[in-house]
Amino acid sequence: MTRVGLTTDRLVRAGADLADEIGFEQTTPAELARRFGVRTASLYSHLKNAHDLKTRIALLALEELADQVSAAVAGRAGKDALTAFANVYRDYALEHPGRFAAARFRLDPETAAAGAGVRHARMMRAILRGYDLAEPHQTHAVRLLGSVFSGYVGLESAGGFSHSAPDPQESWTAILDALDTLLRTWPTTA
Amino acid sequence: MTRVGLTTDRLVRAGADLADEIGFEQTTPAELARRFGVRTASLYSHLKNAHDLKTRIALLALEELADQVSAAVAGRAGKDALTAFANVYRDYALEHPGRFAAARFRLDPETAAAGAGVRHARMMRAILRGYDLAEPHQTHAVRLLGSVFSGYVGLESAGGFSHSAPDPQESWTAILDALDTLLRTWPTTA
DNA sequence: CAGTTTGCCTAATCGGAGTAGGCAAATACA
DNA sequence: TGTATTTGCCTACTCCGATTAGGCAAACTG
Repeated sequence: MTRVGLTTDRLVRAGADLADEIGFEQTTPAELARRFGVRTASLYSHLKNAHDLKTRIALLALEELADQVSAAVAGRAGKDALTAFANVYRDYALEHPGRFAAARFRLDPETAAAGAGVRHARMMRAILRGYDLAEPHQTHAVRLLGSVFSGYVGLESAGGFSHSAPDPQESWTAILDALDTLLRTWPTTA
Repeated sequence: MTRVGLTTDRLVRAGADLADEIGFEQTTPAELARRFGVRTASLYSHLKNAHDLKTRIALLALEELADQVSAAVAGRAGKDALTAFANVYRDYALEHPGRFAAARFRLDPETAAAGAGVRHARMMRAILRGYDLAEPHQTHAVRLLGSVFSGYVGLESAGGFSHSAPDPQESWTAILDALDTLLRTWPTTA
């Protein structure tokens, strides 16, 4: 009985892969143990419980996504930065559906505050620097962008746009154009 | 042992209430049976299985939401209609978090096609009649609006805007203004 | 009011989550 | 290098939810 070499880290990374393959909901200690060829009970020295596993996968996904966004946005500004951010976000979701679902897993406030969610918010604001929006408009715009990205990608990966023309890619491009226009002419008087 | 009078319909409605109280994820046959004071096994003559329960709650929620949107939008046009649609959607989600989560439950294509999702799409397009957008711009706009509504409300009810000024209501109003502006000046060349 | 339907039951299996305690492999250390 | 300690994974268990099979009695049907 050679040891498999489980660590919290390996389990979480394998869990993220598993989520991409079979779905985040289905990513359970039992399934993960099966993947490693060990008994379920063996995971519990590395993970507190099933919720802990999901939380850790969520934090991993948020971190990965923040890294990719950060890299894509570096050195860009204005619409260029907006598009880069949006595309990384969408591509990540399409390539890693399980991780993306994990990133939307509801974390308790302290965990969320300690995770990479904060980086996401900061990067979003960085993008808006190119659009000259004063508060509170900037916050409104941050929330709008967050909603559109999360909403569009959520609907798309849930199959909301399948079986209907035009291609989701086309709408995505058009929507980014529209958002750019909107941010440049944001109605500050309302 | 008097009979409780279970029916599929009563179970589904109670399941929807249960979802609002304890969350859609936690809405299980076992919990529902407890609520009715019967054994879990007794549900299985009215429901196929746990997935069937969730599907039915989802369809109920979609129907309710479509009814409310339909009533609110009737007789309105343009920004008025847009705001009415959006507010009904958001209010429903905030008042009925479990039902709203159910409405986002992934249905298999045939079930979805038979459900009220189609009404939602039709109503969204009806609203856009006030904005004079030709295809494919109309579809892009439908997708944008769907993304914003679903995204904003999803983030808000997931606690994404808590502990941060300004009030989500304020952002919501500002975003609806911005969307109205955007729809009236949609970039058709891009 | 007999006969049939059927609603809810008991009893059972299966599988996942989680805990307690054991044994052996890896490591530390002389 | 041999011994002591740590610790990784195991067995064995409990608890609970999902689901099926079959029974009994309440409620309809005539």
